[in-house]
Amino acid sequence: MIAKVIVDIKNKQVNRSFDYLIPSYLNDIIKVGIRVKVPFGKLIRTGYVIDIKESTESKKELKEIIDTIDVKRLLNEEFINIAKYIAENNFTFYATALDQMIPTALKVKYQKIARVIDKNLLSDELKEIFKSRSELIIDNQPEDKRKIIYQNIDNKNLILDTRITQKRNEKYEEFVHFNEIEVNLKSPKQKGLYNYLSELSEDISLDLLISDSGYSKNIIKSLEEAGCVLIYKKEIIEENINVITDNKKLVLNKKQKEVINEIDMNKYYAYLLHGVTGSGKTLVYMDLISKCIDNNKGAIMLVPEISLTPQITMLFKKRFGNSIAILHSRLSIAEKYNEWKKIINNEVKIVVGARSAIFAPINDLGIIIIDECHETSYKQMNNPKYDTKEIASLRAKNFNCPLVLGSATPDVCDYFLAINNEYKLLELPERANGKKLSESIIVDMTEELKKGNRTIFSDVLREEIINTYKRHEQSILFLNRRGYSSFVMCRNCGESIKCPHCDASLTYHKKTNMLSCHYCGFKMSNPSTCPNCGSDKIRFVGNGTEKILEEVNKILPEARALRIDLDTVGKISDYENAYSIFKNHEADILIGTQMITKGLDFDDVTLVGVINADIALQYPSFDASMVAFNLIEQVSGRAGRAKKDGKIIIQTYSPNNFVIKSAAKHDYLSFYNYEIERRKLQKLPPFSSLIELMIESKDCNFAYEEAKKIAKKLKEVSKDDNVLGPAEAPLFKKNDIFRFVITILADSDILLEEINNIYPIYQNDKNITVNITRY
DNA sequence: AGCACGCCGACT
DNA sequence: GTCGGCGTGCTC
Repeated sequence: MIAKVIVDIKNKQVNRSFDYLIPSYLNDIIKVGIRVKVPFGKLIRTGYVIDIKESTESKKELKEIIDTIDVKRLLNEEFINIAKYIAENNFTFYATALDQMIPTALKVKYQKIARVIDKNLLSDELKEIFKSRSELIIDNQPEDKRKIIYQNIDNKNLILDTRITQKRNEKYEEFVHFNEIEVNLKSPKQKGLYNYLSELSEDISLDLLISDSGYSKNIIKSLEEAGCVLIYKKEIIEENINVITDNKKLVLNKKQKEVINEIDMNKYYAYLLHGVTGSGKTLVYMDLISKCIDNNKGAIMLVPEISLTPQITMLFKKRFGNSIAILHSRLSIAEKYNEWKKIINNEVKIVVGARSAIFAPINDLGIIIIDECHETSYKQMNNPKYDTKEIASLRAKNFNCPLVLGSATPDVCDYFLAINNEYKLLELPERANGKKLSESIIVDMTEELKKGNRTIFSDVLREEIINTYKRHEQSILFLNRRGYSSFVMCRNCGESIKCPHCDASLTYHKKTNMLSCHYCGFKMSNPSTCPNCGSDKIRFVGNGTEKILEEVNKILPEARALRIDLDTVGKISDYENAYSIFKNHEADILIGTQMITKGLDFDDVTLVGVINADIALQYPSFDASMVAFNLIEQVSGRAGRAKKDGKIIIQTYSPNNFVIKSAAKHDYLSFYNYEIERRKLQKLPPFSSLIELMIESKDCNFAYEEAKKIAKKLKEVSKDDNVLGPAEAPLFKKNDIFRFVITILADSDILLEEINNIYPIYQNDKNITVNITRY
C-alpha cells in the first residue's frame, strides 16, 4: 500500500503531498490522520498521512515510511479536508494548517544527532568532543565544535541522524519519596529528617516538605544521596474542581423558548441570534447544548478569550458537570492535552473555548455556537490565517447540525445575510429581566468648551460620577486610548514627538515618566526640551486612561478607582483579578479601554461614561463605523443590568454622527440601515469581497516598486477599476517596516487566481512580505 | 527546510 | 589554477 503524505515543512516548494510505500508490518497501523517518520531528501521529517491508495503517479521510485509516530489517529478525514480547505483558500501551507489541529503537547521537535559507531576510530579532537558519549545533539554544541563534527561526518563511523521527539513542556512539581531502609546518616539534621519522613504515610511535594519540616533542600538532597529518598518530578494537572451540578433547569422566558423552537437540531442551517445585551443568550446556548446531550450528540461553543472568565466557566460546569471540557489560555500545554484527550476519547461531549476550540475533535457534533460572533478575534490573522466562522460552517455542514451565531451587535455583513435569508434571523429584543436598556445622553463637547469647561469631563458626567458614588453604586468610564496623553507637542516649533521606528506619535505615560510607542513598544524617557528645536515649551495633548484616573482621583479622592488596560493588566490572570475586585464592589469606578467593554456583568453599575466617542470613528478602515457602534453599544450594555436603572453619557465632538446617535438609542437596525446604504454606494462588503494586500519591506522604495508591479498585474487581469493603490498603509511605517496597501473590491475568480499566483512569489523572500486579508 | 549542483570573483 | 560566495532546483 501507498500513503499520500504531507511533509512537515512550511515552505511553498514542498506544499504538496508525496507518496511513500507502507512497509507491510505497518499496514494495520498506518491510517489517514496518522503521523509518520519519513525520509525526505537527506532529511528525516514528520509527515501527515492524508490518504492511502493502491498506486502512485510518481515517476520516481518510492521510499518507505520509516516508522509511525502515532499509534492512534489524531485527525480523521474531516480534519484532513478542513486542512486542505484552509491551505487552498487562505494562502497558507498544508503543514501549517495541520499543525493547528493537533495539541501542542503532541507536536514534534527535530534534533540533529551525530552518532559514533566506534569511538576508537575518532580523531583526538572528536574524542574530546564526544568524551564518553556515543550520541551528541549537534544543535547544543558551540559553533566551532559543530563545524568539526560536520566536517568529519563520513556516514560510516560518524553518522548524521535526526531525532524526532515530542514537545512536552509540562508544568512539573518535585515530589519526595521515602524508603525506610538502613542508611548511614552522619549529621543530626539528616537523622531528624529521616525520622520526620518515616512518620509520613505518602509522598510529599518537595516545596511542602521544605516549608513544613523546616529542613533545607540540601539536607533532603543528602538523604537522596544516601539512598533512602527519591526526588522525582510529577506533572501538575489542574485539579478538576468538582462543582456540584445544578440540574434544575433555569426557567426560560417566552422569547427564549420561541428562539429555541426555531432552531432545527437535525439539519445544517446557520442562525444569527441577535439579542440585546442582557437578553439571556447564554441561557439559550445552554438549553441548546442540553438538547444535544439528550440526543447523545456533542457541542462546541466558542467565546472570545476575554470572556472565558472563571465565572463563566463555573456557570457551564455547574450546568454540565464533568461532561464539559473548557479550553482557555491559562492551561498549560499538558493541561490542554489532557482536555484534548478527554474529547478524543469521548469522555466529554461539550467543549467551551476560544477560537482554536473549533478544532476540538468531537466526532458527533450536534451544534456549534459562536458567541459574540462580531468579534474580530475570530479571524486568526496568521499561522494560518483562517476565519473561524468559515471553519464552523464547514464542520456544521459535515455533521448536518445547526450553527448559531450570537451577538448584540452583529457584523453588518452577517445581518445582511440574515435579512436575505442566508441565515435565519432570531431576535431577542428585550432584556431577560424585563429591564429596559439604559437611557443615553449625548454630550456635545464643543458646547462644553464654549462654556469654558476645558476638562476631560463634561459637567453632566462629572456630576453623575459624583452622584453615583454617593449612592454607593459603580461607574464605568470608557476611553479607547491608554497612557496619559496621546501625544507630546512642542509649542515652539509645532512638532509632535514621533516614534523613530513608526509613523506614529509617542504616548506619554506619567507613571513611568516615559514616552512609548503603542505599535512597536519603543520607549524613551520624557524629554524636558523639544528634540527638534530645543525649546522647553513642551505640551501634552489628548487624554488617555491614565489621565482619566488622575482626574477621577481629583474630583473624588475618596473613591476607589481601578484602571484596566494593557498597561495595568498584562496577563489574563491580572485581568481576572481586576474583574473580581470590581465585581465584588471593592472598587467604585472602573476606567478602561475596550478590554472593559466585553461581556462583563456587574450588578451595581449604574453609570457608563464614554469619554470620547470619536476616537473609534477616526480609525482608518472601511468598518470603523461598525467597530465604533459595537464598542459604544457593548460598553453601554454594562449599565443598569440588575435592579437599578442605569445611565449612559456619551461625550463627543460630533453629536450628529449617525453611529453615535443610533448607539445612544440602542437602535441597531437604524445603524444597520444607514451603514448598509453607505456600503452599497461604495461597493463595500457585503456587496463585494474586499481583499487587501499589504506589501511590507524595510526598503521603502523596494516595497513601493514591488507593490506597483503587483497592482499593475492585478489591474491587467481585472480590467475594471476595482483595484486601488498601491497607497501608503494607514500606519505607513511600523517597526521600521514600510507598508503599502492594494485594495481590491471585487468578486472575481480571475483576481483570486492571480493573487494565488502572486503570493507564492514573495512567500520565501526575506526582504519583502505580502499579507493578504479577505473581508 | 536543508542540501547539492553550478557558475563567477579573489586568493594561495 | 581553486576556494567559496549564494542563486537555483529538488526532495516521493
